[in-house]
Amino acid sequence: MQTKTFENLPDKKKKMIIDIAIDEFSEHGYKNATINNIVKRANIAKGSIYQYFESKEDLFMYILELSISKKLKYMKQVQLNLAGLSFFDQIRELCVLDIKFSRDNPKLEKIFIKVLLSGEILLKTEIMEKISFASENLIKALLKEGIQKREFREEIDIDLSVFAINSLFINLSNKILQDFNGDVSDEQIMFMADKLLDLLKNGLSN
Amino acid sequence: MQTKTFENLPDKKKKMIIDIAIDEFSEHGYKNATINNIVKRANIAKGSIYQYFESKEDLFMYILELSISKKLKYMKQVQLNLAGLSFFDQIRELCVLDIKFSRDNPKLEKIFIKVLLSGEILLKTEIMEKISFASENLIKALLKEGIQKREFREEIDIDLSVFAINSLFINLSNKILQDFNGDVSDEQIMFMADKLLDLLKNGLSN
DNA sequence: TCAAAATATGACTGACTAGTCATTCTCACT
DNA sequence: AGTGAGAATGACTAGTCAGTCATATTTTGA
Repeated sequence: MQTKTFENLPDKKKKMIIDIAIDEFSEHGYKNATINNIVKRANIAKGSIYQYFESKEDLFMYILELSISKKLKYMKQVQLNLAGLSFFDQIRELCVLDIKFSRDNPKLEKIFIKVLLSGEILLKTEIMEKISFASENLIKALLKEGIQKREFREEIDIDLSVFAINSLFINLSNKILQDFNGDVSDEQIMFMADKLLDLLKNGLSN
Repeated sequence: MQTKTFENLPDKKKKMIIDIAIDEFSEHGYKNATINNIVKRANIAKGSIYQYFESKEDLFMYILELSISKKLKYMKQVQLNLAGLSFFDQIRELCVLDIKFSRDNPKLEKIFIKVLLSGEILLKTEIMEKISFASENLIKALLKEGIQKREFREEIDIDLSVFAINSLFINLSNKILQDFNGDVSDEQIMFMADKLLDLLKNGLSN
């Protein structure tokens, strides 16, 4: 837990430290990021960071929770707009939002990806599961709704479909992050989401 | 490059060192793996490993190239069997093989994944591109062939389709690696590949 | 104005790292 | 048995790291 001392800091200084920590962790991941780099870049004494946080792990968890709650908040904004739409339109909305988030918060997305695939965080993985399950569970709920409304073929497998949709979202976000480096318009994003949705909906065969 | 001294080692000792290095790198990735751990586990002096390899990076590249050539060899065995099959049957073969490789070589797969997503390897990335492009290019070639044979709808997007297929393969292999921990039969693999192929072929909608 | 509390500091510690090298060992060949 | 080349060794160097703590500075409240 961050200390009272940190909470009492002027907002500007607090934000600076948070931003620099995000930079460092998103570039190097948890283990290879260093407190030395952070304090040097922030122009504060090494001892100070230990007045603000118990440990490197504590600082990282603070940043991680901050990032997760930002993403969850971001994703929640749509959940309301989904009512009434068909499954495929709902999924398109989700896809677009996912990509936009990673475009607008590339550093946070990098942190997520590093945590998810490095496995280096023996740290509280529950926190990370929160965000991956949130996405999976939402897709699953929408899918089940779609089944009841008979929007799909009979044969489809729920779990595999959820897995496929989720994988494609994450990978597409990540690919766009790498290929376009943030320089991608809303129109381009919608165009790509449309194509992906077409594939999911109709498949490849004629 | 590994030294002549290493090449001269008895096969058993060579294999032991390779296996232990694979263990260490697959568990910790390149940067967080340590030479100290490797020599301790292998019960050899620290100086010895530097008689065998120029540096930690050199040892890692040796292991990485070994792993890549093993996978390429493995994947090549099918390419011959693909002739004559329809696109979807070809892709099913590929999918099954991909999953089988990661089941039978989980440590190598872990090394690949860590290299691909850590970005920590400023090292010769060309080598790694070899393996990811190999897979993408093969899928693309098969897809183009399928287009000529008019196996698909007119509207499909080649690059997006290649991306989607490739993502799904990698993610499914990885998921199975995590969920089943190697304890998955050929029948189960074929069952899952079938379901994935059905989704890719026919899509979700009715 | 002054003392006490809160905050900031950076030299330091101990643990770890990759890599070195003078020395010792091993063994094939004479 | 003696020699010399190849191989093995582990204490050592120089560097990095997270984390500490005695000291110094700043802020607060009376």
